[in-house]
Amino acid sequence: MAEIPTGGESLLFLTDEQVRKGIEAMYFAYRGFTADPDRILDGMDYGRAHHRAVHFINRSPGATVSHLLAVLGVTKQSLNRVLRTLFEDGLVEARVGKKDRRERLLHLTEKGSALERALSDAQRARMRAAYRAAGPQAVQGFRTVLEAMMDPEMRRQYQGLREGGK
Amino acid sequence: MAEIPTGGESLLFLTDEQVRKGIEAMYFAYRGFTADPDRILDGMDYGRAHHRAVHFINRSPGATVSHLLAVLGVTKQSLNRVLRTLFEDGLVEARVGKKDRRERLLHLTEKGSALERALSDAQRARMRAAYRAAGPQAVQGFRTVLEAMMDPEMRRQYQGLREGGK
DNA sequence: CTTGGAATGTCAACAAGGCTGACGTAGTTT
DNA sequence: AAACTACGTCAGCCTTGTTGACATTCCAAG
Repeated sequence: MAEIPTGGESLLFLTDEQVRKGIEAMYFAYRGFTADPDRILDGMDYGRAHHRAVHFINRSPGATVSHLLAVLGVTKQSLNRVLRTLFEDGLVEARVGKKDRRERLLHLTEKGSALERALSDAQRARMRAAYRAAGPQAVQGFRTVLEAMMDPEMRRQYQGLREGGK
Repeated sequence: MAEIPTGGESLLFLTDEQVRKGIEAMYFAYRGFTADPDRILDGMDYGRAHHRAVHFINRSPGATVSHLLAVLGVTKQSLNRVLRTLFEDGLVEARVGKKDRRERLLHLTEKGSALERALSDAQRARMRAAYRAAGPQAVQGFRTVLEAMMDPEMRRQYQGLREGGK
């Protein structure tokens, strides 16, 4: 947190033009971000929506459908269409909750894990390359700005907090 | 390009877990990034695709359809559907090229400019807030990582280079 | 001057992945 | 027993992407 240059840069970095550049950076980078997994997916019957589901089930095994709905921010009908195919193809399995037997606890099967790994390996490779090229300092800034850009709700998801809080 | 800390941090920032965090940051932040314009748009008959078109026409007035196709990376049929409605509603006008009369040079009308301003004001407000919260140093890093994450093609678009090269 | 290719528009059909609304069925809570 | 919750599902709609096939118009080169 030292050496913030004072030569006016600290004012200039908020010009419309600077901010517009940031917006475009976000747009173009996001396309790169999704490109590699998309390429893998589109050989199969799956799409980006399946990737997301598999990613977050992997991140929190045993998560309920409701939880996944909250994280992904889609309707249950939309999520269900995706989950159904993942069940049918044996990538995800749903165990009945012990505490509350209405809940379905989602887990990846071996096959599901394999796909998840393939996808995230591809995505990580690009991210890792970008990180390496940019350096640790830049990575720190990257994460800081992204976090500040999230909706508070999403920030909570990101930080992995429980949704209780009230 | 100086003072990269050497305390092991330079190795740790590349762990799978760190990179995964970056991936999720990107995902959640992108949702915030598009949320405000989307909210404006969905009162009207327009969507994100219209936003993109209007944005890039505003950025480079007089751009041809081909140029826009290259920037947006969609098919001409897809772009055309969007452009048609923008023409019909009088947000965009196409002037016949002087040098090459096959080309349509795209421009925003007053009405189109107004929409563009409304959209980018909303989007910039969030970006600006994030920038302010994160500080100039972080912003620098943010931009650096995003740029490193782009496909080379997109990076050229981003930097506003001519596509000639060759 | 003709002809090939480039830039553009358009029709048709289709797919992914969002959405709303309406129900049904377990299972839990009060 | 009634009410609420978690989940699934049917049906239909929208946006935005895709292919493929064609038609125009115009530039540029032979």
